[in-house]
Amino acid sequence: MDPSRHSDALRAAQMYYLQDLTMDAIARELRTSRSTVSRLLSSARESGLVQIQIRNPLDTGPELEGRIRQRYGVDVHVVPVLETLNEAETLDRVAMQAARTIGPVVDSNAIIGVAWGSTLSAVSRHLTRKITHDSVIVQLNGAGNMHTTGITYASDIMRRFGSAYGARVEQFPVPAFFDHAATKTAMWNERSVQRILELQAKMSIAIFGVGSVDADYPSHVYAGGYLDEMDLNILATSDVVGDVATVFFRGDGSSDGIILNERSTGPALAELRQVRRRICVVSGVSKIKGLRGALAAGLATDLILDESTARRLVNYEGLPGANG
Amino acid sequence: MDPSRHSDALRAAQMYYLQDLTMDAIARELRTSRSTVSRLLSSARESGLVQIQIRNPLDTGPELEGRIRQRYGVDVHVVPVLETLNEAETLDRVAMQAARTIGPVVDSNAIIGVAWGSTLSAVSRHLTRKITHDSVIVQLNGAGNMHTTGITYASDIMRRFGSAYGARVEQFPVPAFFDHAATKTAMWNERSVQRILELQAKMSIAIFGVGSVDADYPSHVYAGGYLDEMDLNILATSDVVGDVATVFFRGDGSSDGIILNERSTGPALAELRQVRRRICVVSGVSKIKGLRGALAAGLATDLILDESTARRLVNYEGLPGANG
DNA sequence: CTCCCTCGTGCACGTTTGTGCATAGTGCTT
DNA sequence: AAGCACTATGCACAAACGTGCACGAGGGAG
Repeated sequence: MDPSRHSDALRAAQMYYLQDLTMDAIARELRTSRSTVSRLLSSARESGLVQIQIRNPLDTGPELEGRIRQRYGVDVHVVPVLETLNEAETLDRVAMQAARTIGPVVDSNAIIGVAWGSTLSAVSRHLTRKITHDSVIVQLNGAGNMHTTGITYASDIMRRFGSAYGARVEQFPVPAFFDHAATKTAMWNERSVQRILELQAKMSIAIFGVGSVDADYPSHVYAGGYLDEMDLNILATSDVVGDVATVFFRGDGSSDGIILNERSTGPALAELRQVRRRICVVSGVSKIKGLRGALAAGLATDLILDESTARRLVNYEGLPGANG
Repeated sequence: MDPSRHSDALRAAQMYYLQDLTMDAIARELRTSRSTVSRLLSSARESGLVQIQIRNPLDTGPELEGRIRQRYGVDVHVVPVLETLNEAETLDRVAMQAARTIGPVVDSNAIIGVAWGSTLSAVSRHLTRKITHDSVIVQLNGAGNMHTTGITYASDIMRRFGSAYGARVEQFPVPAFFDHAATKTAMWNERSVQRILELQAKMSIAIFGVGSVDADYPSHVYAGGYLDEMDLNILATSDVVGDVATVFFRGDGSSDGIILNERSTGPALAELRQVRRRICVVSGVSKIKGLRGALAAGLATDLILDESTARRLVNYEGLPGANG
């Protein structure tokens, strides 16, 4: 808005964060009140002018992170959260930290694939602004279901990403699952769809959560009316443990022969693995099964998860039957 | 020291800076007192675990920066400082901001050339720690003078850089100026000296101030007994406007035919220009002449200077005779 | 011209944070 | 085993900070 306000914010931020002056001293230099400086600073943080990041030296990080990193070959960020918090609070804190961890990764000219779901929705609400040029946010999988167009929920997530990074948003206006694989084949030949698929093929960053079949707090995919009873039965009787962007996989990371995937609109796992930076956000121990499958499938390069889940991941690994 | 303290500091930093919890809440989670958390956080900042940086969008930056950037092709950081502050306070604030601006630039495996002088001394006192591996700090020019070995002053600067970045320090144990150019030629063939010169040739970052012949607050070079009266006379009657690392140049950036340089131990300007990142720190309007010469010579890729000097640089450019 | 809306500002208050000091813990020396 | 030096901790107080509220300036709309 006011250009001088922006430049005041910059000056204030420099003086506060780089010169360790108090807000009071800054107020005197800028000839304004201390409260105004306080507000200038918070707007500077909010607008991404000030970036705070935490770099934990990889080699000295806590043991938990080290073990996960080594075992799965992912860059891991364990979010410290008390075990006593409920799932909603945990999700909120994981999401906030995820949002701020993602910030520094995003840059100009990036093509960022974003999935949807309760995890991504929470993340999108905590994004901090960062000015980039010519970035694109592209939706990873459709969000319509059998009963409604169901677009608003997913599109809110996309919109928040877009406005946080000043990026163009490309929605994927298809249902989450087609009823018939043939319809998908037909649609995939449409030019409007191909444009999205081409963008996805050029993604440099992908951000997603995981769905897990046994989550107490079930993913939208399993509860949102996207699948009918027969589909759910098929899932229950197969070895499927979870999904990423509505593409299902088994505990060993394989996905071949899962017929539901032929009707799904998310990127095939092999395609996803082509993306340079693949950020997976997970909150809540109930997602452990899906998470382990996703890691086995090598879907993530970066993993952000809460401490309890991280601990569970380490303790129960190698015990495929354990889940509680 | 205590490994659990470090990991507590990391947890605290994540919760404070990434999750916006209050120190009180963090204290409860870590089962300690709030004051301890406060201290953990300041140690996290101090040890470089938390990095705060300010990125001003290049295109929207204040007009002053834009003009300097465009005119001289350098990446410029104008430090906001009240004009009423005295030189010592200004230097302190410029130095603090310079130190923190340099931080993010330094990385593992870097070879960092460092000059010496009052500016660099101030900068070295404000460096924030950052853990790097296999970095080297190499002294750009000798610091001995005619009367003493004069090593301590320069070596303090070097040592501070070394310990801030966990880097090896390579001193350059020669005088600032040789009495006879022939001595320099001889020394330059010594293997001990050649080792330093080879390091300098491989520098990826160089950090230096500028000397200016008309500075009221004269650089060590001109006042520290490094030059005798005849030398000073030669400088006064030539067109020399300043120096970088005891190598002199004229207002147009040229340095050919300045005989004093044949006895100087700093890197020739052409060599310096080979370095990828050349960070010049300037505080005080009295250095304007030297600064303009250094910019004309293309010695810097990054310039950090106080606001008054920046303004002077813009207003008086194109008026070569003006200096007040 | 007047009304009304919006937005930025300063004030005042309650909250949050930094720090000097006394104390308790830890490891090393004799 | 006792003494010593050093460091981390918690307490309490002062300093610094965030924010609801009321006010006033600017800018359309009627």
